[in-house]
Amino acid sequence: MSDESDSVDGRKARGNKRRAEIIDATLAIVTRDGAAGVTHRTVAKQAGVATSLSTYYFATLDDLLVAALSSVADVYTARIRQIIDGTGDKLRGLAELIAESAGPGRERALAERELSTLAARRPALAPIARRWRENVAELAATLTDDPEAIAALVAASDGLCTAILIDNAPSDPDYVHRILARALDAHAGRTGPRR
Amino acid sequence: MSDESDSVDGRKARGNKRRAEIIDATLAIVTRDGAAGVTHRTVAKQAGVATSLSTYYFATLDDLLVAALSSVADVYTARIRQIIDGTGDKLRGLAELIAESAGPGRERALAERELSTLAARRPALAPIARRWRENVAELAATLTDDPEAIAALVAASDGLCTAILIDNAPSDPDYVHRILARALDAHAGRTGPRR
DNA sequence: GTACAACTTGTACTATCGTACAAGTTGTAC
DNA sequence: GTACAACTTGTACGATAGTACAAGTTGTAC
Repeated sequence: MSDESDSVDGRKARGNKRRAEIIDATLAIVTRDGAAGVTHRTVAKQAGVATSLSTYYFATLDDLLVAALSSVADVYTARIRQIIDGTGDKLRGLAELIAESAGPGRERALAERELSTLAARRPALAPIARRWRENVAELAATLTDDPEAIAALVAASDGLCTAILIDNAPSDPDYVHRILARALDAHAGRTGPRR
Repeated sequence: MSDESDSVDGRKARGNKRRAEIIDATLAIVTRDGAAGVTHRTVAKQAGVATSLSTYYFATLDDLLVAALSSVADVYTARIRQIIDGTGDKLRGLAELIAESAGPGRERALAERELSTLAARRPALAPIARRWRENVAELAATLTDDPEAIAALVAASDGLCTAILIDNAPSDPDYVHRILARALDAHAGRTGPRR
């Protein structure tokens, strides 16, 4: 009863590894061909396993998409939490995170958006897709108490990501930071810096 | 040589009408089942015509999706132009347009977002998907000269639409208007109202 | 009315999908 | 070593996809 869920090299561990490999393969497919390209066959081929193995771990395609979106969301959640718990400028950290969507993080951000859009139609995906916005809101809540300022920052963050991903908008962190600061510090009567 | 492209009841007219019907059917499918549900067969069934007719007017599925996105974009372009050319409060008009995404315009807005996301991967769709943002930017340009304020307003508009569509955020026009005004009128030193 | 092009349909071919299922392999417990 | 559960594979079935194509219908020009 000592090793319940994480025996170092049991069958469970091997199974979890396979599971993770299949999820990674799914994200690779979403990145390359879009969510529409995700099938048990394409995923299995990408992962280098038999088609049946994908159905063994994920009975339905929805299960697979939910797991994939969860995986992406987890990464972003960890990044934002790192910013929140860190000592640096939180708004600047968010700006840099958003600006990454134009560079190395572009593919992952695109996959996240693709899966999020899918969430509008698949209830199982909705709560996971909500996490990104909730995370940004939580970060914003450490900078202001004004609910509208929080909503404005969330909207600005999302819109900036869209602009960068779809419109190839400029992604200079300083530029992004200024737009975000604008949403946060409107002429609501207050002038001094927060926190 | 009098009636070149718009003879009142010629074969061309009938063809254009059929073409429009198929596009409408496509939008209905995107609204109901998402872009992934668009096939020549489903569209033809929705339109009440033979499957082959869809392929007759739109040789490939991409052609059909491009036409559908164009159709949606045209509607929004006309609405925004109406606001720009009108005499009312432009920012308020935009806020009301965005707030519509929660009500009667939800399906159309969802279809537009779905097709826009698709645009990230299909070059033919990209310039059309860009139109919505360009239209908002044009509206913003009538309210301010600050490029960053314009970018902020565009981002806020897009983010608010996402919040309403994906997150079921509140869609009170007054609320939307305040968020938009916040993005536009930041603490750039100016205080008075515009225009 | 006759011819032609535009329009419309039904049918069929090939490919791929989700899924099921029986069989084989492997690691662990006793 | 023996049994069992987890893992992995190959194969196959029914459904549906894009597409092609020959045939039929209709409106317009002469």
